[in-house]
Amino acid sequence: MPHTALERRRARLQQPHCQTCSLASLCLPLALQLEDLDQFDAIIRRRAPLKKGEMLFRQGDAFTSVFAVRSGSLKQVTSVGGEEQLTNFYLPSELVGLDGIDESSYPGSMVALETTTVCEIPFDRLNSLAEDLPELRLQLYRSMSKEMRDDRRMIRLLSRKTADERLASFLTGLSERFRRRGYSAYSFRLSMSRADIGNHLGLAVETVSRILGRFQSQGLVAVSGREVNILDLDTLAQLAEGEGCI
Amino acid sequence: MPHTALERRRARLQQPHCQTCSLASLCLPLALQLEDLDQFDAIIRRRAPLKKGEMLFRQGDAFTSVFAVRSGSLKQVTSVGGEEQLTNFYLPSELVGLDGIDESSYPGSMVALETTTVCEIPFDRLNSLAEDLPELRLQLYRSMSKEMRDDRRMIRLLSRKTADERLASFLTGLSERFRRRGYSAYSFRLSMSRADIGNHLGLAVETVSRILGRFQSQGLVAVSGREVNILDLDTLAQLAEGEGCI
DNA sequence: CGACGTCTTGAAACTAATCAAATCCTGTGG
DNA sequence: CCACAGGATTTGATTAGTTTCAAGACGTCG
Repeated sequence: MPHTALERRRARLQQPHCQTCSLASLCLPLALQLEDLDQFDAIIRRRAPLKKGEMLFRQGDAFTSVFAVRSGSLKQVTSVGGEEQLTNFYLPSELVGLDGIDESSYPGSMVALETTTVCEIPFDRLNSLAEDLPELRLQLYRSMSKEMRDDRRMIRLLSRKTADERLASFLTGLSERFRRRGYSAYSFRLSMSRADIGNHLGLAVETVSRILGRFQSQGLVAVSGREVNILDLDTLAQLAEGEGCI
Repeated sequence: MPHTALERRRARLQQPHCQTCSLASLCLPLALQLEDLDQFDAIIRRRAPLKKGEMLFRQGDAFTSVFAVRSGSLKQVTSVGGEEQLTNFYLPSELVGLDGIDESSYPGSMVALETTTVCEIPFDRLNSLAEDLPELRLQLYRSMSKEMRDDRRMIRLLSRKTADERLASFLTGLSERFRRRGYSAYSFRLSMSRADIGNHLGLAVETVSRILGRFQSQGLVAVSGREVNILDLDTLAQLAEGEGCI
């Protein structure tokens, strides 16, 4: 327990708050006024960081909260009949757990891909706050709607795209998400293994590896382990949209 | 304009209302009390039935409303770069248009597969009503959450299942949806073409046709044109879950 | 330094797509 | 009511893209 004013201030500064969070403009409180932000911030529970491989929640756990990613990254893994399906990756500012509302349990486990911190937002409190704050309610709808859109994009990818197009999509998608979060769109580190990528894109590990190799020999990217440099984003984006044959 | 009391009453009875709708227990007003139901009913706009092939809305149209299917069925078609992707089919009591909230435009066209009637629910009015009716708000979250879950199931289907498993999944899924709506789980008519099914499942038309034929010769179903009789739901369900090889 | 997990590469096998053509419906007009 | 046109569906043969199996290279963490 801090005793002096200085110590209290220091503790307060260390304790993260939406008001000082660099992701606030991308996150759920996006549309809130400063005075509403305080209310929102008050319901957030901070969590100890998750280590690589640790789970935020397990498939089937009772749904109690949604979570905003602060740093690091997560994968959602749904296990059905022994097989595991990786349905999504989540980066900072993204909201996870929303698909648990319907059946009041989480439909998949959420696993940290690296050291990861999250803000926990108890859903009942979020819901009552949403009653009073129309902007928050709308933003919550938007988050869900956006996730539905992303899922549809994924469905299109899986049902129509070739392996090359899938990998190109994956890389350009990540690039865009990093860019929007203020990181380089051209140079980043993959926090997930080739196996994770393959699982997510519906491809065998070997195929992922081969195609990444091919992209490299075509001068589209430079890959070294998990470090990625995108050399020709335009061509990659064309490929991703199935315009490789024009 | 009706003149007599009798005519007015007749008109009122013909005009559909949530209070008398047989789908109310599956639809958005699911959780509402009778007095709240009136409020909800008041914001609904009835629509002239759509004929087969007509569109409820087009891809890119401004998002204004969500719609509940009353009778018939719809398909959602997203067109990207000339190619069309059929992302979902919708049956009575299901809610369509929710994925338009995020970018305030519909991400795909909604096309009637047969003569179809819908209830239009203007979103701004739904949203303000949801402010006052916690049950409605929760049901709205649930609808979206459920759609996310369904999309994830679809992702799993496309990324891990063989053509046989996909068809089996499709048939058992339809069967279950019909059952829950009070229709036969074993005998129904497909409102969509083989091409639609193929597009939805990420398969070529020929593959759909072939596998349906194979299922028939295996005694799993009896198919005649678009009429389907499910003869062995258990085996079909096992197949759908990838347990065909046990 | 060595062991284990991750990643890459090669060859063979298989699934489903594509191409091609016949047959079956469905709605329409004579 | 029947014939016909056009689309929808089925069936067959071939081909292409990915997976699977197998094995070796790389990296990294004790």
